[in-house]
Amino acid sequence: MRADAARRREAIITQARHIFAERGGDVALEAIAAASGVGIATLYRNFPSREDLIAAVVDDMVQQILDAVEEAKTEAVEDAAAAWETLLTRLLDLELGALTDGLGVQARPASNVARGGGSDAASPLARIQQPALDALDELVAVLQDAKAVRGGLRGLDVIVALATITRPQAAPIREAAPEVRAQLAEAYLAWTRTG
Amino acid sequence: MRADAARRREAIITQARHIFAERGGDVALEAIAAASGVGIATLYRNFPSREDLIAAVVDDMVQQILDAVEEAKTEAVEDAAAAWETLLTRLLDLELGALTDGLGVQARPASNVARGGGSDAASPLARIQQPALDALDELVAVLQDAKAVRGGLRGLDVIVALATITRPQAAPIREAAPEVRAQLAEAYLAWTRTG
Amino acid sequence: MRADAARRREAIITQARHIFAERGGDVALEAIAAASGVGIATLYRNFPSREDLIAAVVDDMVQQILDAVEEAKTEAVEDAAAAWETLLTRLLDLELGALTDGLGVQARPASNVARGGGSDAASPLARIQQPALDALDELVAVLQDAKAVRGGLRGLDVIVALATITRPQAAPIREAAPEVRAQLAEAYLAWTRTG
Amino acid sequence: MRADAARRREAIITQARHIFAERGGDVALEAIAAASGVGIATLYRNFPSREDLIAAVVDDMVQQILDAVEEAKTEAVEDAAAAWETLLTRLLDLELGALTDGLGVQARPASNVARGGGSDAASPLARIQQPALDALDELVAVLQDAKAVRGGLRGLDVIVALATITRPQAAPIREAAPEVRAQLAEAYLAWTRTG
DNA sequence: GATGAATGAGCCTTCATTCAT
DNA sequence: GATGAATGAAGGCTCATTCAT
Repeated sequence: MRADAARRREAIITQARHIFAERGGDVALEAIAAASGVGIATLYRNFPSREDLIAAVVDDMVQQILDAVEEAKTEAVEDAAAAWETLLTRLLDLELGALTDGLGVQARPASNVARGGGSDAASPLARIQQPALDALDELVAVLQDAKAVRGGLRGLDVIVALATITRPQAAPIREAAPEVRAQLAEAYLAWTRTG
Repeated sequence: MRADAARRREAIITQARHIFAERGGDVALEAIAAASGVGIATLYRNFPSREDLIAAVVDDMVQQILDAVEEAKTEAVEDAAAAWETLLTRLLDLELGALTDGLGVQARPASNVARGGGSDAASPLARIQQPALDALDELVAVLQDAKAVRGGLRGLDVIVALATITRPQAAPIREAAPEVRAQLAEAYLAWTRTG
Repeated sequence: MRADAARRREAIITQARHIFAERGGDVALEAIAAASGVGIATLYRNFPSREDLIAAVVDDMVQQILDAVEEAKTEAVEDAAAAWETLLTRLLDLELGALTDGLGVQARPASNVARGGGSDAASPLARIQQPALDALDELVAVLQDAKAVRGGLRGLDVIVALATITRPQAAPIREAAPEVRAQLAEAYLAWTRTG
Repeated sequence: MRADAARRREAIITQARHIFAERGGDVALEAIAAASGVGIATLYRNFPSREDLIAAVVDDMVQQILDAVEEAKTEAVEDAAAAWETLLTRLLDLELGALTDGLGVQARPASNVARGGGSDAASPLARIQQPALDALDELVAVLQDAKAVRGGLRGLDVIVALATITRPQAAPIREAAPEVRAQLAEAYLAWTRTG
């Protein structure tokens, strides 16, 4: 039973990321519930509000970012330039853009007040910053020392840039110019190496 | 009152572009009406549906693209590389991203169906294509001959790329990483020149 | 909750017929929802559009027409003239006029278009025709043979005539001349017997 | 100029009756203005509110009823039965049903208050009563004495019955059973003669 | 625990009526 | 006087969220 519930929860998070990535951040939660094979009330049991779901998707993503950064750190010891390219490629595959819409939302102001929490330290954007951005900043610093990455680049810049590039597009645009995403990715990779 | 009305209409189009650029394509039309200093019904008198308003903004933008391309053509005679940079800079200022959401919408589906509706060329995206993309394609070809722009680049790619870069971001993201837009623009310009 | 919902759904249909009969076919759906003791969204969950609600009321009415015709067929074996009078009286009580406004609406135009939409037989009027008008035509034919009903009368004529007679009137008219409905009914009954 | 304005006013009244008869009582006033070839503001100059326009149409109709009654009185001297049939036929042609929707409206409550008028003596329905119903009652009494019309029939009943019969129907119904109006008229005429 | 149903708030759109030229 | 434009109020419909089984 416990395992069942956990699997269900994971399924919802996964479906949510896919659907956000495909249809943008304003999809009806009922669509996510349906795609996950559960009722809307079950989704709400797991994620009491829309923001909680977004936060969970972000957390999931943060973990994957951390994994990628960790791996890149190892690779950087041997070949800094290759490590950077591998990292960006992996981050691009995460479809960070799926959350570009959701990230803007101020998370749970009510709960914050209840907890007496800081002004907006718990926004989804901040949730990425705390664990993942620190690790990323650290890695970038290493690679900058190795001259593999241009100076003056923050980890947050990288995340936002990749999210911008992978942000979901309406179908007609995606279909009319499908190669643009790859072109922008290539351009960004090249740019981060120069300077 | 004719002059008054025309001025009001222009104001609505201008405000619509600004607000689309700031808050995305799904803002309440009432917000645009309020920002334009008119009642909601006045907006509807001028633009019977949301798509009509988007179409008007697109038309306006197309005209500005055409102007920019025209000017770039002149400049290209003297200095192809400078012309390309000037052009991209001007296009970036147009905030093409303001319409990224709107562009996905199929314009006037009812009429399309009435006409028997295959992939009728009247989508907002297509409306840009007809006049502006042709001009842009022509200019790109010239600059490619002059080795100022990489090969294999279509005008449509350029528009979509710039729209992606200038697409409206939720306020927290914009504020947290305000320099990313410029970085992506720089990266893209550099990339289009290589190859 | 299944049983609850079904009862609620029935209540909405019943209230809708009453309110259509009293206030015409263009009442606010919110009024029907309120009279049924539910919120507007509950009405919409059960009947996704105004036409779906009308269709449900029509279906309900068709069933009652079929019942009345069935009973009249039995009675006709013994006394054709009495059967006809009983039938008309029962049909008058159904307040067919409640749907005169709604019947004019083309049901689900979108789907019709999607299907390629000629004069697709799914209009509310046609929905009455298929089951109920056939039964009524059959009965009328029998009674015509028995000389209880005049020749040249179609079941559809009867339905439309009774709907015209029982059509909702604005309160001042209803109150100023309340006996007119009965007079018209009497006149129509007499007329259908002559000829 | 005066003649021009008067003609315009007449045109509006005539168009209003036709459009009410065809499309029911809830048409947009702008449609009537357009059909009359004037701007909406001109319609409002002539008829300060929707009810004023309805009242004008009613007044026009009352005059025609009076004319018909007057003529019937003359004919009744020679042949009471023929006079009655002629009268009903003429009244049917007036399309009294065009105003069935409008008649229910309480006319100008504000003005009534201003004039200190009786409770609702100025309702459109009452406006028919005062001049036309009196004349009609008088004629009916004469014909009843001549045994040409059944007893117990008020002029108001006749007007409401004919309005019910000639009330505008939605196009699909009208087209599906176009003969019903004539059938009901025939039935009503026959019924008024028996008794 | 899981589910489907219920709800209210919000945006879109139309129309009677008023205003400025 | 005649006109087109402006407006607010009202109804249609959707969706995040809550409730009862």
